[in-house]
Parts: sequence; structure tokens; C-alpha cells
Amino acid sequence: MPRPGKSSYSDQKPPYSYISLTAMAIQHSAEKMLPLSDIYKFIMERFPYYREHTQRWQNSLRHNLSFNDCFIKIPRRPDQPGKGSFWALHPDCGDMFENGSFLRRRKRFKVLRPEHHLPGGGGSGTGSGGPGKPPAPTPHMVSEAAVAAAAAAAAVGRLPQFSPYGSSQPSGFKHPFAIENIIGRDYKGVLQAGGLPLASVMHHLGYPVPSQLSGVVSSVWPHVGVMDSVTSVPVSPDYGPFGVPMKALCHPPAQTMPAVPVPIKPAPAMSTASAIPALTVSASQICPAASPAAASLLEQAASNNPEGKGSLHSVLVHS
DNA sequence: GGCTGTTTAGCTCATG
DNA sequence: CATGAGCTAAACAGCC
Repeated sequence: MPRPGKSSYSDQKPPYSYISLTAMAIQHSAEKMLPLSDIYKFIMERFPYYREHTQRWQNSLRHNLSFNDCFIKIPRRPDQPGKGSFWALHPDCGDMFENGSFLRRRKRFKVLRPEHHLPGGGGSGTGSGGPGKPPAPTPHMVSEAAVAAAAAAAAVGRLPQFSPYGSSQPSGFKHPFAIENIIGRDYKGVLQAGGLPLASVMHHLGYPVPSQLSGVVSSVWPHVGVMDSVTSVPVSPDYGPFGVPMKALCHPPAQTMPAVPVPIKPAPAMSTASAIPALTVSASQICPAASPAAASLLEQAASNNPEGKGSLHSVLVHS
């Protein structure tokens, strides 16, 4: 097992799962979504380990993208020719990791679906992805509008993670793997540059981005200052290949914590949700659908997509 | 043809 | 020990 923070990963496998790596790449992008090829590029640029055996890990990565509901596929716009779709993070996926371990998630992120979802039943035997697809839409077979909405929500839905760190949280021990922590500097840059992921995504998809959307988004971006406190940490060559100090990945700088990702464990009995009200905010409360302005956007998007099978709620299901 | 996306399967390992 | 997460391999289909 490589020891994060101890040395460079130039020749060692980084201690991140493919899910983590993919999430990093996506979050690092200005629009919070990337085509597969760019995800490859991002990983290879930052982790020399992945410049070899590309076939192996890229296959695994593709598997993760498809298999894990925390990644959502966003179709390219007609005027953006190219191979493959864009990939974004699901709004609710910020809660997957626990206690600074990005080696292993606390639980698999699974999109809940209101209607009966058949657990892995579907196909049979080999080549199940073929022509004989079952009529029931899978989580991946959602309408373009729903996908767009999910993507847009993905851009803002994770924001509640921001608030606790470095401020209200006594130990600052939760959600250290929050992508924003890992790539905090870039994220901050986006924020400070006035980049609005939601608007960006919507715009990318060709949907109108009304000015109200800025208000919608800014209303849920109140924690930029907090991010500053979290991410303004010294950088040295000894830090992770991602360019972010390992300490910053896991803990607020002021705290005396190990410089390595804390193996999943301790976490006081208090659950994240119970400890931090802000974290209990579900995607429904902050995703575009929660805003009248954004809701109309979604309707508009839906109307642009007559075939739209599945509703937004099939994508964004909140408990 | 190569890339992308989906699915299945088997394995290892950590956790409860 | 059972379960779930993660990794790897492989087969297959669709698209550019």
C-alpha cells in the first residue's frame, strides 16, 4: 500500500480509487463535466503511474463510469461533434466518502428510483447490452432533459459540503474527500472567476441560461470564504501528485492530523447528517428543480426533448 | 477500426 | 464469516 503524502506517486499507484480519480478530473474541469478522453488525459497528466497499462485502467475506469450511479452521462450537443458523451457527478455523490479515506467509500452511491428497480436482473448471459434491451429504463437511460437537469444539479448539488469544513465542524473530520477539498484551489479559482457551473452546464447543453440562474446559484454558494480557509495551505513538491497537499485533502490545516488519508474508521457515533444540518440539505433543496426559475428551465428542456422517457425525479430521487 | 459505453464475472481486501 | 467495495478482464454493441 502506498503511503499517501509520504512520497511522490511517480512510480507507485496513487491511493485513489478510480471513482476518486474520475471525480477529481470532473471537478477539476471548468464545466464540471468531461468527456472520457479528457478524464484519461487528466489522470495521466497527474499520475505518471497511469501512463502505462492504459488499456487496463482505462477499461476499469469506463466500467466505473457505467457501473456507478455517482457518474451521469451527458450527451454532446449537436454542434459539438466528437466521440462519446460528457461525464459529470451526480448531485448527491458528495457523501460517498468518509473520514478522509478516498481509498474506499462508505457505501456505494446508488440512485434510488421510485418505481420498482430490478436489481441487476435485466439481461442474461453474454452480450446483454445488445438489441434485446428490456423496456424498463435503466438509471442510465434517462431523458436528455433529465440528464441535463442532473448535470446542472450536479454542479451545485454538492455545495452543502462546503460549509462545515474549517468553520462549524469541531474536528473538521468529515467529508475530507470532498472533491472540493482535494482540488480546492482549482475550485476556488472557478468560483472567484465567477464561473457558475450550473449556468455553465446548462449553457453547454444548449439550454437558455437566464440571469435568475445566477441568483439561484449564488444563493447556494455562500461558503467561498470557508473554502479559502480550507485550501489556503502551503504547497511543496512533497505533496500529492495532484498538486494538493495531502494534509489539505483530509483536514483543515490548523489541525494536528496525520498527513495521510485516514483509513476509514473512527468517526464518532454522530452521523454527518445529524452533526451538520447543512449536510442534510438534499439535492432537491438546492438542485435547479427547487427553484421556480430553474424549474421552468427544466420544463423547457423537457419540451425540447419530446421522447423524454423518465422524469427528472427518476434521476434525482431524494430520500 | 478504434473509441466509447454496458454488462458480467471473478478475484482481493476491508469492514461489521 | 458474510457482505460490500474496488480492481481487472473480457465480451459485446454502438458510434464516429
